[in-house]
Amino acid sequence: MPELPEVETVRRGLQPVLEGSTIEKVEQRRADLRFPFPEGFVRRLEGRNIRALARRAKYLLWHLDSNDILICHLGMSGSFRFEEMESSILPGDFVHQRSRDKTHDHVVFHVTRTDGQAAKVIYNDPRRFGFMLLLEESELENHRFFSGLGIEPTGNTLNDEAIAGFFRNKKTPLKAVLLDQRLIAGLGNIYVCEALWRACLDPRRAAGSISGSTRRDRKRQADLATAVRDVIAEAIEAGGSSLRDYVHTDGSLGYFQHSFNVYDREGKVCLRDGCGGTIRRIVQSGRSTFHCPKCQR
DNA sequence: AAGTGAACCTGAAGGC
DNA sequence: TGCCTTCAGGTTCACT
Repeated sequence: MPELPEVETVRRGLQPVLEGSTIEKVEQRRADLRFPFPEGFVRRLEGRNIRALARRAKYLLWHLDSNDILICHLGMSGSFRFEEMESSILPGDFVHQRSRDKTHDHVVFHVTRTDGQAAKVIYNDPRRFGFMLLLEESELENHRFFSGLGIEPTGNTLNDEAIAGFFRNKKTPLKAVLLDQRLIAGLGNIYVCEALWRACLDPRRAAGSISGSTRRDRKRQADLATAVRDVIAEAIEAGGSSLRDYVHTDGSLGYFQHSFNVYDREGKVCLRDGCGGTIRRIVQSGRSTFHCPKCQR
Protein backbone atom coordinates (compact mmCIF):
# COMPACT_ATOMS: atom_id res chain seq x y z
CA MET A 1 0.00 0.00 0.00
CA PRO A 2 2.42 2.60 0.95
CA GLU A 3 3.87 4.75 -1.75
CA LEU A 4 6.34 7.49 -1.00
CA PRO A 5 3.86 9.88 0.67
CA GLU A 6 2.62 7.17 3.01
CA VAL A 7 6.15 6.17 3.96
CA GLU A 8 6.99 9.81 4.58
CA THR A 9 3.89 10.11 6.76
CA VAL A 10 4.97 7.08 8.74
CA ARG A 11 8.42 8.59 9.13
CA ARG A 12 7.00 11.86 10.42
CA GLY A 13 4.74 10.01 12.79
CA LEU A 14 7.49 7.82 14.19
CA GLN A 15 10.14 10.51 14.38
CA PRO A 16 9.06 12.10 17.66
CA VAL A 17 8.85 8.70 19.31
CA LEU A 18 12.01 7.19 17.94
CA GLU A 19 14.61 9.87 17.41
CA GLY A 20 16.96 9.89 20.37
CA SER A 21 15.30 6.80 21.82
CA THR A 22 17.16 3.70 22.92
CA ILE A 23 16.10 0.29 21.71
CA GLU A 24 15.92 -1.76 24.89
CA LYS A 25 14.54 -4.97 23.51
CA VAL A 26 13.43 -6.43 20.18
CA GLU A 27 10.87 -9.21 19.84
CA GLN A 28 11.35 -10.84 16.47
CA ARG A 29 8.39 -13.17 16.16
CA ARG A 30 9.20 -15.02 12.96
CA ALA A 31 12.22 -15.93 10.90
CA ASP A 32 11.28 -14.01 7.79
CA LEU A 33 9.04 -11.51 6.11
CA ARG A 34 9.62 -11.25 2.38
CA PHE A 35 13.23 -12.22 3.10
CA PRO A 36 14.82 -13.82 6.15
CA PHE A 37 15.74 -11.32 8.85
CA PRO A 38 19.46 -10.55 8.75
CA GLU A 39 21.95 -12.51 10.83
CA GLY A 40 22.18 -11.10 14.34
CA PHE A 41 19.13 -8.87 13.82
CA VAL A 42 18.10 -8.60 17.47
CA ARG A 43 21.65 -8.48 18.80
CA ARG A 44 22.65 -5.61 16.53
CA LEU A 45 19.62 -3.54 17.55
CA GLU A 46 19.33 -4.02 21.29
CA GLY A 47 21.03 -1.33 23.33
CA ARG A 48 21.41 0.99 20.35
CA ASN A 49 20.39 4.60 20.27
CA ILE A 50 18.43 5.89 17.26
CA ARG A 51 20.19 8.95 15.94
CA ALA A 52 17.84 9.80 13.10
CA LEU A 53 14.88 8.50 11.15
CA ALA A 54 15.19 9.10 7.43
CA ARG A 55 13.56 8.00 4.20
CA ARG A 56 14.80 7.15 0.71
CA ALA A 57 12.13 6.36 -1.88
CA LYS A 58 9.82 3.90 -0.09
CA TYR A 59 12.45 2.83 2.41
CA LEU A 60 12.52 3.90 6.04
CA LEU A 61 16.06 4.27 7.43
CA TRP A 62 16.78 4.11 11.15
CA HIS A 63 20.28 5.49 11.66
CA LEU A 64 21.79 3.95 14.79
CA ASP A 65 24.69 5.03 16.97
CA SER A 66 26.53 1.84 15.98
CA ASN A 67 26.72 3.09 12.38
CA ASP A 68 24.27 0.41 11.37
CA ILE A 69 21.12 1.38 9.53
CA LEU A 70 17.91 -0.53 10.03
CA ILE A 71 16.10 -0.45 6.71
CA CYS A 72 12.38 -1.12 6.59
CA HIS A 73 10.25 -1.58 3.52
CA LEU A 74 6.52 -1.82 4.13
CA GLY A 75 5.66 -3.82 1.02
CA MET A 76 1.93 -3.74 0.30
CA SER A 77 0.47 -4.13 3.75
CA GLY A 78 3.12 -3.18 6.29
CA SER A 79 2.43 -0.63 9.00
CA PHE A 80 3.76 0.61 12.31
CA ARG A 81 1.86 1.56 15.40
CA PHE A 82 3.06 2.58 18.77
CA GLU A 83 1.87 1.95 22.26
CA GLU A 84 2.92 3.90 25.29
CA MET A 85 3.56 1.67 28.23
CA GLU A 86 1.96 3.77 30.94
CA SER A 87 -0.52 6.60 31.11
CA SER A 88 -1.28 7.03 27.48
CA ILE A 89 -1.32 10.64 26.55
CA LEU A 90 -1.63 9.90 22.89
CA PRO A 91 -3.96 7.27 21.46
CA GLY A 92 -2.53 3.82 21.08
CA ASP A 93 -2.34 3.66 17.33
CA PHE A 94 -1.02 6.59 15.52
CA VAL A 95 0.59 5.46 12.37
CA HIS A 96 -1.59 3.85 9.82
CA GLN A 97 -2.76 0.47 10.96
CA ARG A 98 -5.41 -0.99 8.82
CA SER A 99 -6.16 -3.85 11.08
CA ARG A 100 -5.48 -4.31 14.74
CA ASP A 101 -5.13 -8.00 14.18
CA LYS A 102 -2.18 -8.86 16.36
CA THR A 103 -1.59 -12.15 14.60
CA HIS A 104 0.49 -10.16 12.12
CA ASP A 105 2.56 -8.23 14.63
CA HIS A 106 5.93 -9.53 13.48
CA VAL A 107 8.40 -7.28 15.27
CA VAL A 108 8.04 -5.35 18.52
CA PHE A 109 10.61 -2.70 19.39
CA HIS A 110 10.69 -1.75 23.07
CA VAL A 111 12.23 1.68 23.39
CA THR A 112 12.97 4.22 26.06
CA ARG A 113 12.32 7.74 24.92
CA THR A 114 14.46 10.74 25.68
CA ASP A 115 12.05 11.76 28.45
CA GLY A 116 12.45 8.34 30.05
CA GLN A 117 9.03 7.11 28.99
CA ALA A 118 8.85 3.53 27.75
CA ALA A 119 7.05 2.77 24.49
CA LYS A 120 6.55 -0.07 22.05
CA VAL A 121 6.77 0.34 18.30
CA ILE A 122 5.11 -2.55 16.53
CA TYR A 123 5.50 -3.66 12.93
CA ASN A 124 2.42 -5.38 11.50
CA ASP A 125 2.28 -6.85 8.00
CA PRO A 126 -0.42 -9.36 7.00
CA ARG A 127 0.92 -10.09 3.53
CA ARG A 128 4.57 -10.05 4.54
CA PHE A 129 5.75 -8.37 1.34
CA GLY A 130 7.69 -5.98 3.55
CA PHE A 131 11.21 -6.64 4.79
CA MET A 132 13.92 -5.38 7.10
CA LEU A 133 17.66 -5.16 6.47
CA LEU A 134 20.63 -4.12 8.54
CA LEU A 135 23.47 -2.41 6.73
CA GLU A 136 26.49 -0.49 7.83
CA GLU A 137 26.39 3.15 6.80
CA SER A 138 29.18 2.56 4.30
CA GLU A 139 27.33 -0.31 2.62
CA LEU A 140 24.21 1.66 1.84
CA GLU A 141 25.01 3.34 -1.42
CA ASN A 142 26.43 0.24 -3.06
CA HIS A 143 23.70 -2.07 -1.88
CA ARG A 144 21.63 -3.50 -4.71
CA PHE A 145 18.42 -1.98 -3.36
CA PHE A 146 19.87 1.52 -3.30
CA SER A 147 22.57 1.79 -5.94
CA GLY A 148 20.05 1.67 -8.77
CA LEU A 149 17.44 3.97 -7.29
CA GLY A 150 16.32 6.95 -9.32
CA ILE A 151 15.67 10.51 -8.23
CA GLU A 152 13.15 11.54 -5.60
CA PRO A 153 9.94 13.00 -7.03
CA THR A 154 10.25 15.91 -4.64
CA GLY A 155 12.24 19.07 -5.10
CA ASN A 156 13.37 20.46 -8.42
CA THR A 157 15.59 17.65 -9.70
CA LEU A 158 12.48 16.28 -11.34
CA ASN A 159 11.98 18.72 -14.20
CA ASP A 160 11.32 18.74 -17.94
CA GLU A 161 14.91 17.86 -18.77
CA ALA A 162 14.98 14.88 -16.45
CA ILE A 163 11.70 13.64 -17.89
CA ALA A 164 12.96 14.00 -21.46
CA GLY A 165 16.09 12.03 -20.58
CA PHE A 166 14.13 9.24 -18.96
CA PHE A 167 11.69 8.95 -21.83
CA ARG A 168 13.98 9.26 -24.86
CA ASN A 169 13.59 6.43 -27.38
CA LYS A 170 11.34 4.43 -25.10
CA LYS A 171 8.37 2.60 -26.54
CA THR A 172 7.25 1.64 -23.06
CA PRO A 173 3.94 3.16 -21.98
CA LEU A 174 4.15 6.24 -19.75
CA LYS A 175 2.53 4.32 -16.94
CA ALA A 176 5.28 1.70 -16.81
CA VAL A 177 8.12 4.19 -17.15
CA LEU A 178 6.84 6.28 -14.26
CA LEU A 179 6.61 3.18 -12.09
CA ASP A 180 10.24 2.30 -12.81
CA GLN A 181 12.06 2.90 -9.52
CA ARG A 182 15.40 3.15 -11.36
CA LEU A 183 14.25 6.41 -12.91
CA ILE A 184 11.97 8.06 -10.36
CA ALA A 185 12.01 6.37 -6.97
CA GLY A 186 8.91 6.25 -4.83
CA LEU A 187 6.01 6.49 -7.24
CA GLY A 188 3.45 3.72 -7.08
CA ASN A 189 0.29 2.78 -8.90
CA ILE A 190 -2.01 5.39 -7.39
CA TYR A 191 0.12 8.48 -7.76
CA VAL A 192 1.20 7.57 -11.27
CA CYS A 193 -2.47 7.39 -12.28
CA GLU A 194 -3.13 10.69 -10.55
CA ALA A 195 -0.12 12.45 -12.08
CA LEU A 196 -0.95 11.33 -15.62
CA TRP A 197 -4.51 12.49 -15.17
CA ARG A 198 -3.34 15.85 -13.92
CA ALA A 199 -0.97 16.24 -16.88
CA CYS A 200 -3.72 15.18 -19.34
CA LEU A 201 -1.56 12.34 -20.67
CA ASP A 202 -2.75 8.92 -21.80
CA PRO A 203 -1.08 6.22 -19.67
CA ARG A 204 -0.78 4.01 -22.77
CA ARG A 205 1.17 6.53 -24.79
CA ALA A 206 4.77 5.57 -25.57
CA ALA A 207 7.10 7.53 -23.33
CA GLY A 208 9.37 8.38 -26.25
CA SER A 209 6.51 10.14 -28.01
CA ILE A 210 6.73 13.15 -25.71
CA SER A 211 10.51 13.24 -25.29
CA GLY A 212 11.32 15.59 -28.15
CA SER A 213 12.45 19.20 -28.02
CA THR A 214 9.52 20.81 -29.76
CA ARG A 215 7.67 23.45 -27.83
CA ARG A 216 4.76 21.07 -27.50
CA ASP A 217 6.88 18.24 -26.08
CA ARG A 218 8.70 20.59 -23.73
CA LYS A 219 5.39 21.69 -22.33
CA ARG A 220 4.25 18.12 -21.84
CA GLN A 221 7.49 17.25 -20.04
CA ALA A 222 7.20 20.29 -17.80
CA ASP A 223 3.52 19.66 -17.10
CA LEU A 224 4.21 16.06 -16.17
CA ALA A 225 7.14 16.96 -13.91
CA THR A 226 4.94 19.51 -12.15
CA ALA A 227 2.05 17.08 -11.91
CA VAL A 228 4.19 14.37 -10.30
CA ARG A 229 5.77 16.77 -7.83
CA ASP A 230 2.46 18.37 -6.90
CA VAL A 231 0.61 15.09 -6.48
CA ILE A 232 3.32 13.79 -4.17
CA ALA A 233 3.67 17.03 -2.23
CA GLU A 234 -0.09 17.30 -1.70
CA ALA A 235 -0.32 13.69 -0.56
CA ILE A 236 2.47 14.23 1.96
CA GLU A 237 0.69 17.33 3.20
CA ALA A 238 -2.58 15.39 3.50
CA GLY A 239 -0.75 12.65 5.40
CA GLY A 240 0.64 15.25 7.74
CA SER A 241 -2.78 16.67 8.46
CA SER A 242 -4.20 13.21 9.00
CA LEU A 243 -1.51 12.62 11.62
CA ARG A 244 -2.35 15.86 13.36
CA ASP A 245 -6.06 15.12 13.24
CA TYR A 246 -5.49 11.70 14.58
CA VAL A 247 -4.03 12.94 17.78
CA HIS A 248 -7.33 14.62 18.53
CA THR A 249 -9.68 11.84 17.55
CA ASP A 250 -9.95 8.11 17.89
CA GLY A 251 -10.52 7.61 14.17
CA SER A 252 -8.39 5.80 11.71
CA LEU A 253 -5.56 7.60 10.07
CA GLY A 254 -6.67 9.75 7.19
CA TYR A 255 -4.53 8.71 4.36
CA PHE A 256 -6.79 5.95 3.28
CA GLN A 257 -9.55 8.46 3.03
CA HIS A 258 -7.80 10.50 0.41
CA SER A 259 -10.09 11.29 -2.39
CA PHE A 260 -8.44 10.65 -5.69
CA ASN A 261 -9.28 12.24 -9.01
CA VAL A 262 -9.07 9.04 -11.07
CA TYR A 263 -7.79 6.18 -8.97
CA ASP A 264 -10.54 3.67 -8.19
CA ARG A 265 -13.15 5.82 -9.94
CA GLU A 266 -14.05 3.48 -12.79
CA GLY A 267 -17.35 4.42 -14.42
CA LYS A 268 -17.54 7.78 -12.68
CA VAL A 269 -17.50 11.14 -14.35
CA CYS A 270 -14.13 12.79 -14.96
CA LEU A 271 -13.59 15.59 -12.48
CA ARG A 272 -11.78 17.88 -14.89
CA ASP A 273 -13.70 21.08 -15.52
CA GLY A 274 -15.70 20.82 -18.71
CA CYS A 275 -14.52 17.31 -19.61
CA GLY A 276 -17.52 15.14 -18.81
CA GLY A 277 -15.71 11.94 -19.81
CA THR A 278 -16.05 8.63 -18.00
CA ILE A 279 -13.14 7.13 -16.07
CA ARG A 280 -12.04 3.77 -17.40
CA ARG A 281 -10.07 0.97 -15.79
CA ILE A 282 -7.56 -0.87 -17.94
CA VAL A 283 -4.77 -3.31 -17.11
CA GLN A 284 -1.16 -2.47 -17.92
CA SER A 285 1.57 -4.95 -17.10
CA GLY A 286 -0.75 -6.65 -14.69
CA ARG A 287 -1.82 -3.59 -12.74
CA SER A 288 -4.95 -1.48 -12.79
CA THR A 289 -4.71 1.85 -14.53
CA PHE A 290 -7.49 4.40 -14.19
CA HIS A 291 -7.73 7.16 -16.76
CA CYS A 292 -10.09 9.41 -18.67
CA PRO A 293 -9.97 8.48 -22.37
CA LYS A 294 -11.52 11.81 -23.28
CA CYS A 295 -9.10 14.31 -21.78
CA GLN A 296 -5.94 12.24 -21.38
CA ARG A 297 -4.20 12.09 -24.73
C1' DA B 1 16.86 -5.06 -24.59
C1' DA B 2 12.34 -4.38 -23.66
C1' DG B 3 8.08 -5.72 -22.35
C1' DT B 4 4.73 -8.79 -20.04
C1' DG B 5 3.03 -11.98 -16.66
C1' DA B 6 3.55 -14.86 -12.67
C1' DA B 7 5.02 -15.30 -8.09
C1' DC B 8 5.45 -14.12 -3.15
C1' DC B 9 1.07 -13.90 0.97
C1' DT B 10 -3.24 -12.72 3.40
C1' DG B 11 -7.63 -10.49 3.71
C1' DA B 12 -11.59 -8.00 1.95
C1' DA B 13 -15.30 -7.69 -1.09
C1' DG B 14 -18.57 -9.26 -4.35
C1' DG B 15 -21.33 -12.89 -6.80
C1' DC B 16 -24.18 -16.86 -6.38
C1' DT C 1 -24.65 -18.24 6.02
C1' DG C 2 -20.94 -19.99 3.19
C1' DC C 3 -18.21 -20.97 -0.73
C1' DC C 4 -15.79 -19.27 -4.65
C1' DT C 5 -13.46 -15.84 -7.36
C1' DT C 6 -11.12 -11.59 -7.91
C1' DC C 7 -8.49 -7.96 -6.44
C1' DA C 8 -5.14 -5.11 -3.56
C1' DG C 9 -1.20 0.84 -3.01
C1' DG C 10 5.36 -3.52 -4.20
C1' DT C 11 9.15 -5.91 -6.04
C1' DT C 12 11.69 -9.61 -8.35
C1' DC C 13 12.26 -13.13 -11.54
C1' DA C 14 11.51 -15.81 -15.68
C1' DC C 15 10.03 -15.86 -20.04
C1' DT C 16 9.04 -14.17 -25.00
